[in-house]
Amino acid sequence: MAFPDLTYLESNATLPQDSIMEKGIRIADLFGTESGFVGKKVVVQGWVRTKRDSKAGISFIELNDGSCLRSLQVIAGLERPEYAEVLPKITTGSSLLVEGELTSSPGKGQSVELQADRIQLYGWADPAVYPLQKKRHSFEFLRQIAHLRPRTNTLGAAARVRNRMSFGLHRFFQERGFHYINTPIITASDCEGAGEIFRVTTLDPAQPPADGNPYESDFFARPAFLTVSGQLQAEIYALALGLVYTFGPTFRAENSNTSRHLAEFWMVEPEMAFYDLEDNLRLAQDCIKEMARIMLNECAEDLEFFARFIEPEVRSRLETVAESPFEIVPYTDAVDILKKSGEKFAFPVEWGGDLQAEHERYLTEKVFKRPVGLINFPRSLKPFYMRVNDDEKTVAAMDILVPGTGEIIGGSQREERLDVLLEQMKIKGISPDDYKWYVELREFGSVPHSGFGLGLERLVQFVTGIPNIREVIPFPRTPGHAEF
RNA sequence: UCCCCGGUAGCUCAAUGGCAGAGCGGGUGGCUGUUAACCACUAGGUUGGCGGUUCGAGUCCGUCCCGGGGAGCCA
Repeated sequence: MAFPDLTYLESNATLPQDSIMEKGIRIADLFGTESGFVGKKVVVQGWVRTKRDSKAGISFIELNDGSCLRSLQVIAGLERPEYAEVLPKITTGSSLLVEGELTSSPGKGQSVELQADRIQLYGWADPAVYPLQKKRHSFEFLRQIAHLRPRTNTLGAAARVRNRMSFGLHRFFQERGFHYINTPIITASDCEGAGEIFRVTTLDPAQPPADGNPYESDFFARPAFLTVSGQLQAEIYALALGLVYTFGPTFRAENSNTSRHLAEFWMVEPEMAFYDLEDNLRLAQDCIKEMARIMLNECAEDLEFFARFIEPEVRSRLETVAESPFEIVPYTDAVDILKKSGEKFAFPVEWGGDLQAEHERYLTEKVFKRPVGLINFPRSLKPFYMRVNDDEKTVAAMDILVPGTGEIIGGSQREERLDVLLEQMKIKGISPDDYKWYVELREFGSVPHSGFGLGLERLVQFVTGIPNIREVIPFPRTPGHAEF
């Protein structure tokens, strides 16, 4: 047994024969360099999507290993006596190793196929109870079998695209000199977002401390929560390393049941020293454009699938985003445009009020037909940390809206002036004592800085056209749902 | 949390208050370089739960549970 790349202790020098896995080639690599493998003997491993039997001569097995959307057609000649036992057990969902020669295919639908010399069944799947069929399932049904749904075309493609987007985001920021910072999951900052937050405690709710301050006996000796954003901590490192980003899970305990919200989601949050709102907008635009290009260029096969079966518009939207500059619209102008549009909205538009989802969609999908960066919102609508503009009525906030998905980015230039920050905290009813460290950043070497948050799941929804956010995260957490 | 729609076979869905159905999937047999394969036969049901109206309820009423869409919150 030779493992030139591994060193074992003497006692483990020989492993049992059956612990040695054969390493097959990924089906994506077979298709990626088709001509190079034709006529060669290869080993593949994967799961059976379908099998079509020809009692007269051969069986056709569609084998998928998840490396790409396409399955490999395996040809099993029935003349081999050893197949008599294994072929009947090859059912949809079962797992196989197949060895054979890759040949060009005489049939329609695929350029190459594998002539099986040897078939090894890893695990059988009982067709009477295996839930995935050779047909289209509803997303609602697939959510109930989240342990099997990545074996479907749509969910598998979504997982691959999510991976490319995650990697693409890291690459985008790393190429620009950003440092990846891990901000805490558990935090004691409880009022940064107005929304509901998850409590972190080791106390037993069935047996709370009898009296006194319950937190004294709790793990952190104070109230603690799951983070709703890494921004405030990212600012600390931006004011030391210049360009930083966080990329991690985020938690919101809102009782919101929509196709765009999760209780646990992933967010990338860049934070940049010496960036004003315009720099911030430029970076956000470059980032979204780069993600659109990655989808178009590096996920072509999965994109083709989404365009065909999920959302016909997805490709043209991506091309528009990749090519055209974003429309930057001050909030005040947006209100004017909406008021003069003559469009009948369910909610009236008034300066000082939040724009409704219908207003945002109208702007990005009807008026401008491309991504829109809304900036300079009324001060009263936005959190304390956003920088107050010279008019003292608005803050240097920005929301990026994209056609089809709506808000995908929220960000701002941060308030770096100590006196203005303290005034903002007072207006918003936030105690500087609870944010002593945040205030001190303005006392010691404060600089102008900016940042934004980009929701990974919203991004994946945007580039795939998948309508419900619960399909673009492997294990969705929503009110009443934490299975798997 | 609010508004709307829905819950019937493993899945996707039909069924004027009057016999519980189809397609797909499963099983059996047949046929074929097949590819959403095809043909025949066959098994498969507490119509989400509870209560009510009625001679009779999948259908009407009440209530609860679950799911979806929209809204709000936001990523």
